[in-house]
Amino acid sequence: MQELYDPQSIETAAQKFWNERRAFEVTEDPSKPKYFCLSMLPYPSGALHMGHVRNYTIGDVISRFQRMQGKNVLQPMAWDAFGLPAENAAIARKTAPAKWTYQNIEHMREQFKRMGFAYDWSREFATCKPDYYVHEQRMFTRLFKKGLAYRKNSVVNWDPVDQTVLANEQVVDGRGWRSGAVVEKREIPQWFLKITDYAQELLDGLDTLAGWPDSVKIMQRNWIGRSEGLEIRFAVEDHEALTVFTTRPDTLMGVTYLAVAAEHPLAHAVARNKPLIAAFIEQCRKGGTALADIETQEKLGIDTGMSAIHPVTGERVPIWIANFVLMSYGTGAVMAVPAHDQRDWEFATKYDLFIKMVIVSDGVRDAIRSLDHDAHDNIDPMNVALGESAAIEVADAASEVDALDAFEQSIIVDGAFTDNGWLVNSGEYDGLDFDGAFNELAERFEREGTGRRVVNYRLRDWGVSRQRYWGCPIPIIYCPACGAVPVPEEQLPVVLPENVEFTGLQSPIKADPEWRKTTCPQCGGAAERETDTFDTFMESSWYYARYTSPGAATQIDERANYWLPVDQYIGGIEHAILHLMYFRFYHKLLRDSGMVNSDEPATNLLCQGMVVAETFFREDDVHPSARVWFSPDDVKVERDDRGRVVGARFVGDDEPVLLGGIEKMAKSKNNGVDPQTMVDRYGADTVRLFSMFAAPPDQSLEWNEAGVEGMSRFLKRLWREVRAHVEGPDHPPIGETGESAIDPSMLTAAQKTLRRQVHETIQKVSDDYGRRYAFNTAIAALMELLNALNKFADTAEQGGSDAGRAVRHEAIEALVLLLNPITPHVSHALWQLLGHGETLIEDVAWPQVDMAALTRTAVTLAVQVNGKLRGTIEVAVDASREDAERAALQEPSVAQFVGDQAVRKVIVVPGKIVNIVV
RNA sequence: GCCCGGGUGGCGAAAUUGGUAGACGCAAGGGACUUAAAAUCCCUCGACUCGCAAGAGUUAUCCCGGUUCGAUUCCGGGUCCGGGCACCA
Repeated sequence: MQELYDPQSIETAAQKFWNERRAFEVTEDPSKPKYFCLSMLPYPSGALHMGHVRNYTIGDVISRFQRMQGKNVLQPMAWDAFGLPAENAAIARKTAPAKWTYQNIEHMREQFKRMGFAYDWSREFATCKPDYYVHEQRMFTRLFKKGLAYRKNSVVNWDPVDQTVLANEQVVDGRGWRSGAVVEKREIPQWFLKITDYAQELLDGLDTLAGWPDSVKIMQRNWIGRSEGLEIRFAVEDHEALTVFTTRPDTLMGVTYLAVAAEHPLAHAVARNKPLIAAFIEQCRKGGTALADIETQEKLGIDTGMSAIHPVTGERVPIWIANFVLMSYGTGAVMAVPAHDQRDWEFATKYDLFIKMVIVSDGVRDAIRSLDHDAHDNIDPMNVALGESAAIEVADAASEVDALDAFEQSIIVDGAFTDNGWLVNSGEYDGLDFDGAFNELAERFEREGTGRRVVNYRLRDWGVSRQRYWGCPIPIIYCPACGAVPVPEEQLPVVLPENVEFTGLQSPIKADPEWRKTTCPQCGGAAERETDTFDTFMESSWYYARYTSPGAATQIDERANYWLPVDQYIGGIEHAILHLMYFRFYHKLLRDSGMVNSDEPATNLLCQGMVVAETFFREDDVHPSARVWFSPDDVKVERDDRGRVVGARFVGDDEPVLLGGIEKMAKSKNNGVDPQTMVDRYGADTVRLFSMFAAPPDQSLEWNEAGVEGMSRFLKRLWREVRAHVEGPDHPPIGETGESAIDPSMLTAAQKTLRRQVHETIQKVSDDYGRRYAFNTAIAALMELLNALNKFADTAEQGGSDAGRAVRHEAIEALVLLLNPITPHVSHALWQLLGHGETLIEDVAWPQVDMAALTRTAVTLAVQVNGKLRGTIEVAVDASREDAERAALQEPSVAQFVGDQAVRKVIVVPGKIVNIVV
């Protein structure tokens, strides 16, 4: 038996034990409730980083806890192996992306094992292997046949110097990262999956996901962006009609211009003989494709010189081209109502376009109605969105016309009035509200055939084509005669060659005419393969299902319905929208192919926060704006005598470095802490314990090595406590039947107090693990229990009593079991030390709360006078309100504050507080 | 720009349903043990004021306002920091 806690030998032994017994390999077992605990699979970037450690420790804690609840727990791991970083590494290291990827996987697998994660490694796979992606290719060809996969033109970032498509990540300040050339937008044909066919179901499904964070559901709901509105056709002079989509048809009479996207056919038509307009469209082609780029650009536009005819008034309104109108949403054309839309207002103000008010607020309407009466008294300024002065001006108006003028003036000066309200200046529609106007206009246009009710979604179809090498080939053949033809299933997979030269500019399969060359499956003529590859979100959208069916010849088999849906999914919040939307979409595709019988892939979702650390830097002597970043490992922090950080020094030269603030761990700031170093120094249990203790899982976690040392101290104290206990004499069991058993009611007060704390801790920790996911407070409670155990005084002059030793034993076993999900190695070793032999602790029953041990006789109440704490009282647990009130008023410190003032009211919250109001 | 989070001692945090703000840990200060160091153990620890002291009082959860007997918690407005924005994964 080791005298001191030695994590390295304990952890090696525990891992060997698990490995030899294949302790975490599972099969379908109908006799037990199943539990599928899934952590987002990692990209094999080279080595484990702290973000991984955190993510996978959370998953492992939940998995081990659930197993101790008697569940059949599946916790798998795999590799999201395709992606851009492999191509970048290939350029930098002059090696093939495949080779680099496989080396990383080997290394990271060993690191995972060293962390002690309870994975079923028999189910491992890498998504870059043909036996994985073949299923994805088959699914795609089936979707093609169903019409759910289609090809259309779409915009990409184009580097005009390197003659290549760039990812958004490769565009830095509007320029190509390698060439430095200004990036342009270019339209090329690409493949899409019709996720929009599932928009309504993806929206409705959110209501069934009670176990998902509200923030994620709200983000997804906004992303899907369902809106009801009208499509309205505006006749155009000398051109075909223009259809706009609007969610505010009630403002139709306020339309003073139309605006179309630069990519709109009408824009192209006008550009043909107007060089200025062509130049404007050309200008819009520059700049990034990311929405954030587009929306932060200055709002620019140009008049086409054409006019549209207003469908109700028959007035002519100008048509503009504007850079903020998106071709991909609605119809690519909007009706502009500057009085009631802030963006239209800004555009109209900038280009001096008319602003016509057609909606008034409740307050203005009321003011107008009461013009004959005392207007001032009847108007509620708060009701007028534009503020008090405008309201009073309206209220002061002598006539309706004056009142409306005043309101219109305030709009023109202050900005659009965007609330719903009441129609004015709208002819026959005057006096209607939003719903009334919507319905009457919808009926009118449907009758006239010039418009219709439409539900629009902001969600766009999923573009799955990437012009890159290291991805799954899209299984399509282009035949000059037959067009795009899917590769027949029996010819799949289309294999990506792995042993290639990679220069970085051109994809090896695009560059290789031999790879491209094939015959058309339909006509047998000469044809070419698609050389684009899939978005890597394709692989990560269905990997969870593949875990359930290792070795299946089909994508998944009947085992999937045993395991699915996932009971707990864990991953970073940065995946809240894209990955988690595609994941839900793909599950519905699997369902509609008859492969699974559930509607959603995961019932519970936990999004963990980032891992952050302090940054340290010096300004470069030559280029003062450039910063040289120092690793936290090479820096010594200096504090004043109150413990405040006042500076830091680089250990290399003992000269000062500057503090750069807390940032996400990243190579660029050199503030990453290598988990391997930490494991070597402190052991995996300590690293796991710290990453669960330092913050709740959904908040960012600040890495701090002193804190890690604190966790190490805790485990050392635990080790000593258990060792001292097992070296003591034997003791009878507690609370069990039998002659030698100890009757809990015969315990001393100190023994009862400790025992109550043990069972309160079991109750709290179980709730923290199972319901709250508050692992940090669970650990705090376990620390408190160890502190109590340490202070536990038990007739020391006799070397402790039998009953005391029994209580101590119960406490220690509870501690070891409750800690096991977080620190499984040390728990494994201590459990053996406690005489349980070579058992797998995960199969030992979770400790049960003895409700009898929780009972208290007295309770402390806080006493407030006028809401301020003035003292505390001890009362019996079953004390009545009157008793509590009496006791509170008698408490001297309270009486002093009450004095001879009259008691107006006394609030008694049983078990908590008494508040005396005087 | 849009959507979503977050802001509490010197620091990470806790307060679970509106009820004693700061549990637990780190750092810091003081002490014990030791030839010494490490390790370990004990004590103190939001700020301010009064008091020799025991103690007492005031104040404090980003800012402004509201609801309430009572607000870190609920509501309105602001501010700063972070995540996402469709080709990073």
